Amino acid sequence: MGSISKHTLQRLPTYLAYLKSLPCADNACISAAAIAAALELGEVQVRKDLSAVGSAGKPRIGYPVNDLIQHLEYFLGYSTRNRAVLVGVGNLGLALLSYGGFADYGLDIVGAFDSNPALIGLQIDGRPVLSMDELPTFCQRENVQIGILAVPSAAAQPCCDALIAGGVRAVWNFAPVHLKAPDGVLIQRENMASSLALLSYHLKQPERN
Amino acid sequence: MGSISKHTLQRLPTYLAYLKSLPCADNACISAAAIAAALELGEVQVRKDLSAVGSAGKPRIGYPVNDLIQHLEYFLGYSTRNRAVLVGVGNLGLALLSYGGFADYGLDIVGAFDSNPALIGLQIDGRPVLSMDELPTFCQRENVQIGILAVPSAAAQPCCDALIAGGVRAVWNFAPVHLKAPDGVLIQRENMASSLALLSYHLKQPERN
DNA sequence: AACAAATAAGTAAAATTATATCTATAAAAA
DNA sequence: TTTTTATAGATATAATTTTACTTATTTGTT
Ligand SMILES: NC(=O)c1ccc[n+]([C@@H]2O[C@H](COP(=O)([O-])OP(=O)(O)OC[C@H]3O[C@@H](n4cnc5c(N)ncnc54)[C@H](O)[C@@H]3O)[C@@H](O)[C@H]2O)c1
Ligand SMILES: NC(=O)c1ccc[n+]([C@@H]2O[C@H](COP(=O)([O-])OP(=O)(O)OC[C@H]3O[C@@H](n4cnc5c(N)ncnc54)[C@H](O)[C@@H]3O)[C@@H](O)[C@H]2O)c1
Repeated sequence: MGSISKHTLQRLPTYLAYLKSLPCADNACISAAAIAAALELGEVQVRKDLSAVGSAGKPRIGYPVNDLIQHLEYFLGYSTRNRAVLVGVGNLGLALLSYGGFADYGLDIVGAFDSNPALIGLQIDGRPVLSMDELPTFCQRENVQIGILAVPSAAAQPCCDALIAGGVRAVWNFAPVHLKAPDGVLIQRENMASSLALLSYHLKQPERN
Repeated sequence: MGSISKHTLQRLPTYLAYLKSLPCADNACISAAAIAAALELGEVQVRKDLSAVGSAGKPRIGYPVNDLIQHLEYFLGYSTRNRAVLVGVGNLGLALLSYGGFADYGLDIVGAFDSNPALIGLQIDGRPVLSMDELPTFCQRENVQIGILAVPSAAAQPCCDALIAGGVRAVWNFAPVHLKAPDGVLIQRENMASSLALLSYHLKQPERN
């Protein structure tokens, strides 16, 4: 990563979502302490995170909410659109395709792909479901930078390779497998099994945490 | 957490999935180095993680694959069933309900809830969709320990409270909000916005990582 | 059968990274 | 002007990962 730490980066969307949920008086300000209390974080951590995105607060005043939102959105790239394709239009893939919220994060899913002939030719909220053969050329032509993988584990690596062949530089993988990719391509795994492990482990603990 | 670190705990399911994907000769063994290479981790880290679950390997031999799988499954509680309910049978909720894979992780979704009357009374793969009114009593009667939240952000906190009122001790939250819960209740957020932030940030970098 | 070489696990220490505490400074309000 | 309150920077603590080193076991060789 660049200069910002991964953990900080992962917290930023949470700040943003919280700020956006606030009743918005136009010139309202908020203190780092208030943000920290709402999100159950340390207030120093909040300040450090916010200073990393280039926001400065004023003593006794705090941070101007609207400025902060703009800074965060700019830093997270929500204003610059990222074009993505989805591979695997199954249960999960369909949910992701139908989800309107991604647009808020600057993510535009412009097409979907599946190996199942029954699905090919469908339109889902205006996005076409295409054959896997068309994937690399489509990605190149449409200038797609992000691939979203919602295929079974066994199909994940070949699909990932196809995305990379199409010029995709970042892959969001929902399948429970580790994928290999060349340097310069980021594989981000949405690891639900890890989340479940934490839940399950917590339940096994007698009465702690 | 107990004695094991959170990061270690999160890696364990990945080891398990990898080991299970291996062509299984019955008494086969695998070295920490081989696991590390496959998952692109440090080999010492693999050894430390595996020793944390109580597995011991033999020099020159490695770890017996089947034993390791059993150790991991036991440690992660995949053998002891966890009963869960889903709240919010929308796009995402339906995908989660329909997903067969959770059973492998010891998670049994035994019921679903929604505020939309049109959905109440449906059966999805044998699980009933019930009214929100019934949530607390259902959870208590059915001994539900885990709640899965797939409702809109605005509804998340009240739904979470209802789950906790029903005796749920761990909540898996897919809504992009921070939830508050009393001590002893774990809130695990599946933070897709964070994942997207990492992807988006990576794409903004000139040509690094 | 004994011994050396090779391989892999286990342990300890160092370095990195992340978080928390503390002090100083600056701005607003009394 | 003084007091209060909040940020910014420096320092300290804690957690995690990496590096280095030691120990143990098998395999091959004499
Ligand atoms: N559904 C969930 O809630 C959920 C949760 C966690 C993880 N996942 C993971 O997400 C992935 C998808 O899950 P799902 O429930 O949507 O599965 P699914 O079986 O419903 O959908 C998979 C889709 O991928 C398509 N597909 C299969 N092989 C393909 C290939 N080689 N190329 C292109 N498309 C192909 C299938 O036609 C199908 O449409 C799986 O890896 C699963 O483990 C799903
Ligand atoms: N769909 C996705 O791919 C996706 C991805 C990331 C995050 N999310 C998040 O997951 C949540 C659900 O997303 P979705 O796309 O399934 O939304 P959705 O609108 O399709 O489904 C929401 C469901 O919740 C129900 N609901 C609303 N208020 C409720 C209440 N007070 N009590 C009980 N049920 C209630 C609705 O009736 C509906 O069935 C949202 O918070 C969303 O931000 C979804």
